[in-house]
Amino acid sequence: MLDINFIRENLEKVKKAVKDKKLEVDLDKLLKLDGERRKLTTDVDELRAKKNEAAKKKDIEAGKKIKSELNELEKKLHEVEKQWQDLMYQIPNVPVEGVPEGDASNNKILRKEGEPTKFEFTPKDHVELGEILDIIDIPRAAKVSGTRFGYLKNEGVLLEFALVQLAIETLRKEKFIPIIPPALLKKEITDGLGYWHGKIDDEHTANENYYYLPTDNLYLIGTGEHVIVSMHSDEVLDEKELPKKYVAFSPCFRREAGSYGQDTKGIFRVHQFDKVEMVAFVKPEDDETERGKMLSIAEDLMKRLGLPYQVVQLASGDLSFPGAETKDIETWIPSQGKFRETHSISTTTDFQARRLNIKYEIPPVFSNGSIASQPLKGYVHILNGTCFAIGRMIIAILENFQREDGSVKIPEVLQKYTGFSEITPKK
RNA sequence: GGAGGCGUGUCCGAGUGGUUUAUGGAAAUGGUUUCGAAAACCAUCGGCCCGAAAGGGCCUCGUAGGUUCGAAUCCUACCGCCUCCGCCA
Repeated sequence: MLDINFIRENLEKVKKAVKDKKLEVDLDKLLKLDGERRKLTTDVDELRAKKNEAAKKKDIEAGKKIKSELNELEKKLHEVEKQWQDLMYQIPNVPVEGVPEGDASNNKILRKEGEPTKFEFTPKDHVELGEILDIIDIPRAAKVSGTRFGYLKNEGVLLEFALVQLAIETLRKEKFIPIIPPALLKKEITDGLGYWHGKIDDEHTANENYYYLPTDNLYLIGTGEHVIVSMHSDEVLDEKELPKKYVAFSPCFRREAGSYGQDTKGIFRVHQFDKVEMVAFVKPEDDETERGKMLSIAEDLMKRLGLPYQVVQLASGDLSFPGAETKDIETWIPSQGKFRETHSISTTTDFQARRLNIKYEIPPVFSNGSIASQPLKGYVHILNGTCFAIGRMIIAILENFQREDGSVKIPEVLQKYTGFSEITPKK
C-alpha cells in the first residue's frame, strides 16, 4: 500500500505505475473518496464528541437522538472507507529511480558472467539426464500427483541438500538468520503481501496463483518470502537490530494457472519446489546497499558453482505488484539455448511494510543535534531475493556439467557436502 | 477431536454497566540536581483527524460485529494462549 499523501502529491507518477503494470485503478475516484472520507471522519468525530457528552450527563433523550444520527453517518463513513481501502489495495508499488520504463521488452541486461556452455557432443536435457542417472522420476509423479511434479531421488536428493548447506553456510557468515517457516498461511495475512492483489478477496474467491485450502482457510505459500515477511507484522523493530536478515528454506507451491503452454517439459516449471530465500528488513537509507549485497551474494554463489549467467534489470512493466525494483539472475540452460530466470532480487520499499504494519524506531537524535523527547517511528523497507531455487539449480548443474556418457560432474564447491564428485548413469 | 479456563498499554498488574480522561507499579526516553553517577523529583511514554503552531477532537482493553443514552465490563462469531482427556511424528 502506498501512503495516501504520497499519492496526492505524486499523482502522475502513481498513474504511470498503474499503467505500466497493466492495471486499471480509478485514481481520481480515489482522491474524491479520500476527500469524502476525511470530511466524514471529522463529522463523525464531532458527533461522537456530542454523544460522549450526553452520556456523561446521562441525558438519555439527547443520546438517543444523536445515536440515530450517528448510526447513519457512521454507515456512510464505513461505506466510503471500504471503497477507499478497496482502491488503495489495488494500487501497485511505484518503481524506484533508475528502473527502465516500459514492458518486458525493455528489460536491460546489466552484465554476463561466463560463456554459454559449449559441447563437443549433442547435450541431453535434464529430463533425459535425470532418467538415466536415476535421480528424477517424472512419469511416476504424473501418475501419483499429475503434471508438473517430480520425484527427486538418489544423488539428486544429496545434491539438493548440498546446495542448501552451501547456501545456509554462506549466508550465516553474512549475518542471515537461518529459518524454516510454516508452509501454510492464513488468508488474511495474504492481503498484506501484495501478491494477492486486486480487490480484497470476497469470502469465497481465492487467488488463482496459489493453492487454497477452503476447509481451513489457509493458503500454501508460493515462496518463503510470504511467511518470513509476515513474521514481523504489527511489530516495531528495534533500530539497532536492523538490517534484520533471514535465510529461509521452504517448499514453494504454485498453481501455474495460465501457463499451460509454457515449460511443459521436465521440472523447470512445477507446482512444488524447494527454495532458499533471502528476506531483509532494512532502514530506508540502507535499501540500495542491502539490495546490492543480496545480489552479489547470489552472484558469488553462481560463480563458485561455475554456472554461466546474466543479470537482468526488469523494466517497470515487468515488476511484480509490490515490487519497486527487481534484478533477475538468468542462468544458461543448454537444452533451451537460453538464459532462464533462476533468481529474482527485489525491494518492495515500504509497500509491504505499510500493509503489514512493520515499523522501526528512529532514534530521537536529529541530524542538527536536537533531541526529540520520544523516538519517532518509520516503516522499514522489505527486500527479498532468491538464493537458490533448487529445482532450477539442479537443472542447470545437470545440463551444464554433463559429459558425453551422460555422467555429470559435481561443482567442486558442493563436493564436500555431497561426498561424491560425479553422478554416473545407472541405465 | 472432547471438556474447562484465560486474553487489559513495552512489561507486570487492578478494574465485572456511569467521577476510568483506563488505578498502581516497573522499564524506557528527555530534563532538574551532581565533578560524574546512583537516588530523588518533573515531564514524556498507543493510533488517527483538523491545525503553521498553540491546541482541540476521535479511536484504542486479542479481532470483528451486536445490545445500551452510556461497554474493558453484557451478547455473538473468529483468532491466540493455558490445563486436562483422546490421538499422533
